[in-house]
Formats: sequence, C-alpha cells, structure tokens
Amino acid sequence: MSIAKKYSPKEVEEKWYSSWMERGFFRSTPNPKKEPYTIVIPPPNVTGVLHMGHMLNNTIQDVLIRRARMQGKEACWVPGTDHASIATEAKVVAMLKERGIEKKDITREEFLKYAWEWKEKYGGIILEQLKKLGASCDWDRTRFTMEEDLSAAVIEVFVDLYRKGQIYRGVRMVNWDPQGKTALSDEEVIPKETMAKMYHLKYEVVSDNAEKSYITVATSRPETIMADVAVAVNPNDERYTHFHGKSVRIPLLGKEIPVIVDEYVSIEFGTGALKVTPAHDLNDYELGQKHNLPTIDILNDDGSLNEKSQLYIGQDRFAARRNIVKDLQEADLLVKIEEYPSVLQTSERTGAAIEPRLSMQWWCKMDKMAKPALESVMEDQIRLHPPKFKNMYRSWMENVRDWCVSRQLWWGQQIPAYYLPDGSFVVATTAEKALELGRKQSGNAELQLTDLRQDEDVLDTWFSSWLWPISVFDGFKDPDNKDILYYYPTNDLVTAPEILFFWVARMIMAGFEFRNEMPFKNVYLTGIVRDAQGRKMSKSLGNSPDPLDLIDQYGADGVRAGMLFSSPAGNDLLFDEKLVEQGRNFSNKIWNAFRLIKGWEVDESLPNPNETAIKWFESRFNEAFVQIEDHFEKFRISDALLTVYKLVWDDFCSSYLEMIKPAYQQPIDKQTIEATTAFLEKVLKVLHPFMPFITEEIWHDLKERKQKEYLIVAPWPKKDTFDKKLNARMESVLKVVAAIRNIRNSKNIAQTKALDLSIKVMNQDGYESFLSIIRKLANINEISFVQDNVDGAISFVEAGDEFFIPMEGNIDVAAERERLQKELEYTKGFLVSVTKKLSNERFVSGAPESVIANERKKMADAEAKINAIEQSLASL
RNA sequence: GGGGUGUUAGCUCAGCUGGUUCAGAGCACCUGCCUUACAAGCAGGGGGUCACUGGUUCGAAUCCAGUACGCCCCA
Repeated sequence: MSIAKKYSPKEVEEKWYSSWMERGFFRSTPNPKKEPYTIVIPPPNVTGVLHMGHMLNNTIQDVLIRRARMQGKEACWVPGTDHASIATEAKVVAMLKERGIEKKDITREEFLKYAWEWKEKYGGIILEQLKKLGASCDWDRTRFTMEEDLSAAVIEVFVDLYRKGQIYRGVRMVNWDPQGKTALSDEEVIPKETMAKMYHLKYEVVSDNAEKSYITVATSRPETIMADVAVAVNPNDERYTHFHGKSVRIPLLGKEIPVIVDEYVSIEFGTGALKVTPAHDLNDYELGQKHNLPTIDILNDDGSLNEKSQLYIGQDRFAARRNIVKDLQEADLLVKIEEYPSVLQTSERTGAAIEPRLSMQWWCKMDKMAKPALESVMEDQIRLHPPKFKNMYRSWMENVRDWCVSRQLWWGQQIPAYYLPDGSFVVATTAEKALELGRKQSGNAELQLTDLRQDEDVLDTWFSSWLWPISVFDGFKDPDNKDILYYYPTNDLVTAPEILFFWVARMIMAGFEFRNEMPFKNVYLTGIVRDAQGRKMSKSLGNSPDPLDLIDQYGADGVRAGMLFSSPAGNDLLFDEKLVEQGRNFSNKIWNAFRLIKGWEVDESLPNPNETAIKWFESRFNEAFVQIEDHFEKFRISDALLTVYKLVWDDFCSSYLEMIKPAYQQPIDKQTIEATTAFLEKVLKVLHPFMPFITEEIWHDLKERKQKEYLIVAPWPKKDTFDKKLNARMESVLKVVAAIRNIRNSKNIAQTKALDLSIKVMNQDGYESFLSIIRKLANINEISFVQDNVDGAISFVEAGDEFFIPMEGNIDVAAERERLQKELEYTKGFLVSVTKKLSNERFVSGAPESVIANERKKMADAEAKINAIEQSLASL
C-alpha cells in the first residue's frame, strides 16, 4: 500500500464531517445516565459571513465540546443566529435602494416581507461555513432569535418586566443616528480620533455699565448656542467670581441666560467657562437637571435645525456651523479657533456623527437585576477566564445605567405597547389582551381593536439575545420541559470581552430573573483577532483573510491549530498566516508518523528490543497528559495544545519513533508494533479536539473499526501514574545523544559514520538498558565503561558522568583546550555562588530542607564537574 | 480626570504557590544535511541587566510602592 507523502485535507474533511452527521454523533438528547455538558453558541448575525473572530471563538467551543463528548458526557452544543436588527435592517435598506426602492415609500409589512426574503436567502450561510471548520453543533437544535417561539419569549419577558415595574417609558438623552434616524445603544457607537476645532465665543455680560464686558466661552459646537440655557463656571475660578449671579447674552440671538456655578466645570479646560446646552450634550443635560434649567431642542431627527433655533432653520447642523462661524466673525464675537484632538462619536452602521438627543424611549431598569448578577461573579459561582475581567465587570455592574431597549426600526420584535385614543397606553402580549386592558383602563367598553395603535418601535436585539441560554431550550414557552431541566444551567460560554457587559452580564441577569439560576458556570473570554501589525481585522482595512480560503489552503485542522497556537485567554491574537502554516505542518508531521508505523512489516518471531523505550513513552505520555488535563481545567486551551504538540513532535516522533524504528526494510516485532499502535491511538485521542479531521482519518486507516467505533466518541484517556525517575533519566540520556550530535556537527563528522563512546560513570547501575538507545540515536558503534580519562578524545559531562568520544588523534588541541577552559570558568563561577548561598547562616536556617538539599546537590555536581574538566584538560 | 491591565530573546507570548521544570516555547536567524516517515523535513547552534528606581525577604521575572511608556474600559 502506498500512502501519499503529504496529507491532503480536502476529501478527508468532507468525508468525515458527513459521516459524523449521518451517524448522529453531534445530536444530543437528555440522558439521565450521563452528565450534561452544554454550550450555547454566541449567535452570529444571521446575514453575517464568517470572519476570523468567529473562527477562533468557534474553534475553542468545538475543542471543549469534543473533549466533553469523549469524556462520556452528554455533549450538547446549540447553534443559531441572531436577527441583529440594526445591522440586518441596514443591509436590507441598502439592497432595496439598489433596486430603486426607498424604505420611506413602502409600508412596514412590505419592508418586513423583503427582509424575511433576504434572511431566507442569506441567513445561515455562516452556519454552513462553521461546518467547514468542523464545528460539531447539534444542528437539529438550530435556533433564530426572531423565530416564532423566541419572539414570543421576548414579548412575554417585556410584558412581565413591565408589570413588575422594571420597564418604563421616558424622555432621556440617547445616541441619535441622524442618518439611520434611530437611537443607538452605547455599544453601537464607535469613537473616532479626529482633529476638532474649538471656537472661542464672546458672550456679553448684561449690566447697566456703559462699558461692555464679555465672558469668553470655548465650544466645539457653535451651532448649538441657540439652545444654550446658561453659562457655567467653577466656583473656585477667581477670573469669574465677579460674574456670579449675573446674566449673559447669547451671541447673535441676544437672549439672556444666567451664569451658574458648578464644581463640574474644569478650570483648566478651554476658557474655564462652559456653555450649557442640555438638549445636545449628555453632561450639559445632567447639569441642566441639577440646576433646574429648561431644555431647548433645536434639532430635527435628521440633524437639521428646527424653528426653535430661530436662526439657520432647516439647515443641516454642519452647514449651520459654517454659517454661524462666518456670522460670528462678522459680528466680532469670535475670539479665536483652536485645533485640538478629540473623539468623534459615530454610528457603527451608517458612519454618521452621533447627536446626543432627547427622545421618548423605552427603558429597562438595571439596578435590581444587576445585584445577583454582580454577586454571582464576584463570589465565583460564575467564573470568568481569565479572572482579570472580574474587576472590569464589577465596575460596570456597580455603575450600571438603565437600558434603552427601544429602537426606531422595523426588523425586530415590535414593542407590545398599545396606545389608546386618549394617548395613554397598555402593555400586553397580544392586541386582543391589550384591548381588554384598554377597555378597563379607559372605562370605554366600546373600544375596538382598530382604536388601538401599537408602538412603532422594535426592541433592541440584545433584548432577545439576553434570553438565549433559556430560550433555546424553550424555557419560557414550557418552563419545566425536559431539555431546560437537563441542560440548564449550561457549562461554558465562549465569547469576546467586548460584549462582556451588554451580552454576558445581561444573560446573567436574565438567568437569575427568569429562572433563579445562573445561565452558565464559566465564561471564557477570547481576544480580538488582529493582524500582524496589531490592527483590528476589518473589512474596510481589507486585512482579514477569508477563513474559507485559509481552510482551503491549509486544511481545517491546520487553521484550527494555527489559531490556537498563539491565543491565551483574554489576550488579543496577532494573526499571522505563519501560524496556520505551522498548523498545517503539524498535520503533515502526524500524517507521516502514521505512514511510518503503517509501513512496517511485522515478524512475530522477533524478540522485543524496545522495552525501555516503550516503558518510557508510556510514562512520558502520562506525565504530559496530567499537564494537558490541568491546562484544560484552567481553560488554558492554547497551553493544552502546545503540550500536545510537543508530546507528539518531540517525544513521540523525534525520540520514541527514532528509538524503536527498525533498520530500513527490516520487520518489526509484535510487541513493539502493538505498543506503538496503542500509543498512536492515545495521541490521536488527545489531538482530536484540536484537529478532528486528520485524527479521525488516521484512526480509521490504522485499523479496521466497528460500525460506531469512531474517534469522535472514543473514550478520553484517564490520568495515570508515571515514573518520574525514568522520565528524568531519559531526558538525561537524550542530552547525551544531543551532545554527541553536537560534537559531530562541530567536527564535521558525517551522520553515517559510526563513532565509539567511552563512559566514566560514578555509578554504573542502571545504564545498561539505555545503551542501545544511545547507540541508535547517536550512531555509536562501541560503548565501553572506563575508570580513567581517555586520551585524545573529546569529552563532556552529563549528570555527573563523563563521556569520551575518541578522535583518533584527529583533534584540535588548542580549540578543545579553549572550550574546556571556558566551561571550567563558568562552572567555577557557579560553584562560588552556590557556596556563598550555603555559607549564609540565614539561608541555611531560613530555607526549607528540600531547597537546601537541592543547593547541596548543585554544589556536589559542580565540584565533580570541575574535577572532571580539570582532568580532561590535563590529559589533552 | 477615574479605574483596570500590561512591559521577559529580533517578533508573538508562557512563566500558575517567591527557591533547578527558572530564565522558557513557537516563529525568525545561523551552520550542516534531499540520511527511504516527513525539506511542510532532520541534526545542531547563537540570542535576554526579565522597562526603570527603591522596598519586603536568607532568596524576587514572580510580592509591595513609585516612575516611564503602551493598551483597554468609563467619564
């Protein structure tokens, strides 16, 4: 049989993914005999396409779920998508525009019809892409945040919270997107560093004096002066003390407004005098509330000025700014213009500059719900990985603000509030129920459905995704159903730190509020995937590789491994294609180890010459496996992979296989091949969660397997004891091998030329079983034990023993002397430091026994080494 | 402005309970090899004042304080 020299992932991946699907390995149903292990996917946007962040995130989830499955748990990974109201609506609007249809020209119903069509066409592409990555989700459980049942849950929750007094309607300052004409959540606002201009304007102080005096106010938004209601100064600012209690006139407009004092005003910033414009700045709004000032909103919802501004009516805010600056200049009321670096708030979707704007919105109170959510994390009932995010989480939860849940959009769950003809409203799950309530509330029994008008707004997308861990198991529709009782609370959630607050925290709140229980036990926070220069990957920068291209090029296993090589939890991942290349090379390495083993002929009559090697690898595997499990338990996924990587590459391939490898075209004995096959199987098991495809392939190529005997469900290894001494001994033996190879290299001796070796041991005991390994790996012919130094040989010391390679007089005495001299000096220096330590009274009395014993051993070793080197020098 | 967090090899990062698993890994680099599993490979090698200053300690990359610089969150 001939096996390809290079591993080719393509057919292998398709073959095994559909085989896994056919056999239902991803499927999960409640099984009381098994421990459940559950992950709910952070639902990607339904119209989204896979990007590198998804790749990292879902690879980690798949690693966790596959390991749990092999551990014999009832592993359930629920997939699904998010309706992403603003993002999807923006895409639909753009699509319609291309077809020459404006949103404002069609009805809500027509728009939603287009939107659903769009969703049916493009929705779920991303889930198909996840399959290419190898994601072992239970696809039969795929959910969508706007499907009927989940929408019903959202409405039910809204009504419930409203009845509990947790939801209210109110005028508040929101982030207004004048282009999208909707309120945005704080998270949908992107700050951009820009250079802004600071305009210094003169406000005339009202007084009886003939001589005019002015207060100069610095502002970046001169077009809002018509909405000014006061000028504020710091009470401790001596420059303005004599203006306290006076009034000033708004430039151009001439309207009188008071001068107020407040500690809030920074003396250093600008001129120390602040114009107060409550309708158009959040801080000013709060200042205005505090001082009982009126609020004058001079902007329309599209960002143009309204009649309240009295000037520049109908002009866009930026046009108005240009014009007012010109007019102020002409009126000699503009002192100067300064440039300064500032942060411009922009809309994530439309890119428009955000206006802080007062508007009527629906709000959800947070303070009560935040409490148990905060405690559960601070008390480690829910663990964040890495834990450094606890601090961030706390400061956010302690200063949590009410949540603006309404959006002026059509795509989403329409708010179940119904207005009566008298302007009051009722909240109910259906129009019929609303009518009933409405009749009661108004006392008008004649009220008809047509008299009710449902609120136009939809709910924030997060108002459905915060219910995700409950709603995917129908926990609202049927609170005691088998699934929710079995799978909830889920185990691990894998997501990005940027949505820790507005998704993770809110899910925790919802968990306690609606099920009295946390939604998950662990939150693994991944980093942001950046490019090699540290820039965030984004479409506009064009610095993000297409994940599917990468899979095509390097194989899904290679990409998965590559992503994980450099992504400790919570750290950003500087993505470099080099890493994926390394992942692919690793696949190939495994493939070739398999080829080697598969290629051997077995001769059952042969004795087993590899007892020591076999014993050692068994022990070494167990040692590494303990580390791997430890890494997993602490969510150090990257470290777990790296440990497997080294176990496979260094220990299994470079050491073990080289030790047992028969000479070319020679057969292998039965015991060795059996042990080796078993080792490879074990290695494949620990590799499987990371690299599912290649491992499943080799698993089946290695042996005939029964119907359901797949690696994906093979039992995960168990922790076992290991021989620490044996492992240390082998490490030392391999160092001897390396030293001999080094001598070969530096003396330009060909690998194929066999050398002799003499060993001067302090204690010969136990060496015998390693000699054949040294012979094979270092290509040694004769090994002899000696009492005295060997003349004309190159020597080195390892673990107290001295080794000599005879050079048949072919030795550069001067160079050798120099090398030994250098090492002697170094060792002597080392001895000095150890001796110093041991002669320190306080060290000997203060340090624990084991540390002192260790220092003593170091001293003895160093002394022996010095002795050996000196002898070697003498015999040169 | 407030809080958080980081600074270890050319690069990206480990280093978990202070002490030989303590100065490590991968990549990159250098040298030599196309040696019948693998050149996507093999063998070997060089490279670090652990940001700086002080403190605690018998002992500090590790704990504490300050400084500098970077990033993140909030305002």
